[in-house]
Amino acid sequence: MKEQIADELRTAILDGTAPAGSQMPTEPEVMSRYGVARGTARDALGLLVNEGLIVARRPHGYFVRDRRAMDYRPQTDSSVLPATSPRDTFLTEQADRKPTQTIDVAIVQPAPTIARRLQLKDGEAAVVRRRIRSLDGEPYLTNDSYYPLDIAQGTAIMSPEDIAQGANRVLVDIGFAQVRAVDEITVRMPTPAEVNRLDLAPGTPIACHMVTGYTAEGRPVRVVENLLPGDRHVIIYDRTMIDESECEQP
Amino acid sequence: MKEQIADELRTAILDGTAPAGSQMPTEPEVMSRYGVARGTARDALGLLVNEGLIVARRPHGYFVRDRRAMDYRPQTDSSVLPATSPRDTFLTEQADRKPTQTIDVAIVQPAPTIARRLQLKDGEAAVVRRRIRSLDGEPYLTNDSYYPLDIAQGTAIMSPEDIAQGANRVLVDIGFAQVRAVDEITVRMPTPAEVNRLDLAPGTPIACHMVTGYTAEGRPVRVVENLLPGDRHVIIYDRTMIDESECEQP
DNA sequence: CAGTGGTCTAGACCACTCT
DNA sequence: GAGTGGTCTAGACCACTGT
Repeated sequence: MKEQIADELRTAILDGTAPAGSQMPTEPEVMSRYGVARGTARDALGLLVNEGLIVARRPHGYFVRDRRAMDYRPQTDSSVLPATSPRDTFLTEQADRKPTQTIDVAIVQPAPTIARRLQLKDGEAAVVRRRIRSLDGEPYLTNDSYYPLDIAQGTAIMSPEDIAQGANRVLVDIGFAQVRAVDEITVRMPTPAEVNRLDLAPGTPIACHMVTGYTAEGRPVRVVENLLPGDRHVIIYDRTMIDESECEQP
Repeated sequence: MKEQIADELRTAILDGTAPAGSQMPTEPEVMSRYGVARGTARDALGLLVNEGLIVARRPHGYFVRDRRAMDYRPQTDSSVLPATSPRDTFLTEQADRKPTQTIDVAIVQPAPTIARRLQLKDGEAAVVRRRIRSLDGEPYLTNDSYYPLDIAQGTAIMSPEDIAQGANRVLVDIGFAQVRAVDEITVRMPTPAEVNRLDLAPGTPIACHMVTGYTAEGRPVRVVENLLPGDRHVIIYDRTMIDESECEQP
């Protein structure tokens, strides 16, 4: 039964009958319309919540979420040049939204996923610059950069302010220029801590974009962990084609 | 209460106390251990299911899922060359797993997301080659390629068999060589149809990787929609660095 | 105040699978 | 047969918000 209810509502959402922002039936309405108990009505609506299709806005009811991330946004002609790296683009036009960011710096024992990429020995510490970027107060990206403590110690990296020329410039100046980077993009559900930090609605997955930078000697000197809410980003990559079969098998 | 129960179990999973494959308490065990009703015990475990951390295997119980997608896999030295496109890598070593694929071809009215990219007029049809790729019978990727009907009509693209030289070769031969492609990667929860097709566990998000190919004249002649289960893929991108600040802001 | 969703209880029946 | 999770019912109290 709950599947049947969810199917009907989901169809209305996906075929446009219930556009983004429109209201779903309330729980009591579902109960009487389908003759089910409240638990069942909640289960049905809960399915759609976990699929990221609707959101509960108490005490108003359930509403269809905006899923612009799945819509097509044509490329401008100025972006025909092949990109040298993926580009994450925020969906809403940034022109009329006020960008802000918070930065804090700490010395930490990084999580294993970070420590392995930095090739830290057991218990070795790292410096992390944690950033949250927001548009009109809504977080749209966290950007945490980790550096081995012995490298970052005493540099501008340790100061919790924006580094005008970029942290990579600082690394160059102290002899740790990066010549290679490995990007890894994974997709998963957020932890509760990440839900808090990014103010995520239930049913919102995230992309985790890790960049590991290496010096010419092959030493990893920097790991960047970007967390991108799935409902607020499209990663775009524009390229001219070298081998005509390269997009056959991704 | 359910949050408290979920917190304890989640901590055990994330800090390694409960490794992948280990069993979680059953619902009756949670009830007696925390003195709650069954509904609350289910709600607590359900949170972890929706976070993709555990999976219910009836009639055995709940078990910790394998989250290898988040683990580091070092790059081999042979991959130091800059990539010209993102690479999706399947996690498990493919050497000892048998790859299979199913193909079917159909003439359809594609979904709006596809039709817009192909610049189809209202009601115009397209040819779709739908592929499911599996390893040892477990689907790990769907790969659907859409072509305007007037282009694909009567070519090898219409035949539901593997095209040895690749479909792009066919397009070249009939005068529709692609010179540019736009990749778009979005992250979202799957629809029930996608859950079926990819045999996804609850709480598994997917990456949708769309590639739109254009001819020199700027006509889109092909749209590829790859669906990648979040628990079975890491997208890796290895590059030499041109601008030292380019990975600062993703 | 009324109405919303969030949480919790206490029961019930079911399909399934392993022993 | 025993035990598992999946589903559903019928009730209760709560915090919050808008009128």
